[in-house]
Amino acid sequence: MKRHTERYEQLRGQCATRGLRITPQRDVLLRVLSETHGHPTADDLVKQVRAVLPSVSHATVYRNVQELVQAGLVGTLKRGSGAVQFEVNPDEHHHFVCRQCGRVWDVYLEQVGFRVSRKSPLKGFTIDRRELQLHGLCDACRS
Amino acid sequence: MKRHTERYEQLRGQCATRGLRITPQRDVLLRVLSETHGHPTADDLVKQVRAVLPSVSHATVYRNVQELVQAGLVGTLKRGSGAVQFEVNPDEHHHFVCRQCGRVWDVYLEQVGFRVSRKSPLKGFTIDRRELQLHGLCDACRS
DNA sequence: GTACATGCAAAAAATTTGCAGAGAT
DNA sequence: ATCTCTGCAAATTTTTTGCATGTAC
Repeated sequence: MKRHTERYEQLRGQCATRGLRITPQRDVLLRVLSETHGHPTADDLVKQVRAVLPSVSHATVYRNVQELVQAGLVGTLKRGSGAVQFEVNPDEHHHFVCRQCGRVWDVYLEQVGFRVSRKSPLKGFTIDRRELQLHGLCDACRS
Repeated sequence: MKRHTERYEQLRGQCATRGLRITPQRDVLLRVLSETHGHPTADDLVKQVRAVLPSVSHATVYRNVQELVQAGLVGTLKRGSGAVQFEVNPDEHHHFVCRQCGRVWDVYLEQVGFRVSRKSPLKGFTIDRRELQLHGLCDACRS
């Protein structure tokens, strides 16, 4: 089975579990998300959904993505300025952000480790995810 | 000399170096930035500057902070939703983000290490900063 | 049938821009 | 004198909300 089909089934299943109805609009959104690579903005998603269902409204997409984010099925990224971008890659990964063009790449890192210094106020906190952001210049911006 | 006074001098010096004039508005903004802990939004900064100079406009603060960001004197922070927040802490540090309340804490980590997997497309990229974001629940949200 | 979802339109929030006049160097 | 900076107001962009209608379950 194709990668994105699995992902689509997974998203659909999670929606069902959470009592979210599978409407045509939501279904198309799930398909789009499962087939998307990269970090689309809400508006990107609206456009992609409209390619299939031209009548969908912004509000619907915004509301639906928001629910998926709250359900933890999709993540959010924020670039320095502009619109929120969504993280649709379900694999564990990290990010490289170009300080020039602002584009974001998914990067796969191993052995991410650290030690908390005594200065840090994390008493009573639970850490369930760690994400490393690398900042620098991408190859296009270097040349 | 107090910590924030040093920081203020540093910001002021960097502005001078970059040919940015020290106007009353910019001066107050630099003072506010040097005395601020945490991660203010542009609007927070407008309010703080207005406490001293009630007539400053949004545009002025937005434009000035933008310049400071471009100059690398202030950083931006990406939170899930809402306004962009600024990073005014000049020390090397990392962040903890509460997935419930969304608040951000500065954390000090040591020995942050990683190894790039062969999957990652970083050929020709320069990495000049690495920031680890820890995600989880803060103590207030856990109880 | 009943809750939840959608579209529309309008509002709210966040940020950017044009321009004339003021002010720093 | 010059060239930057500011305030104002309006425009843009991004996101949210209220409400009547529609529809998945």
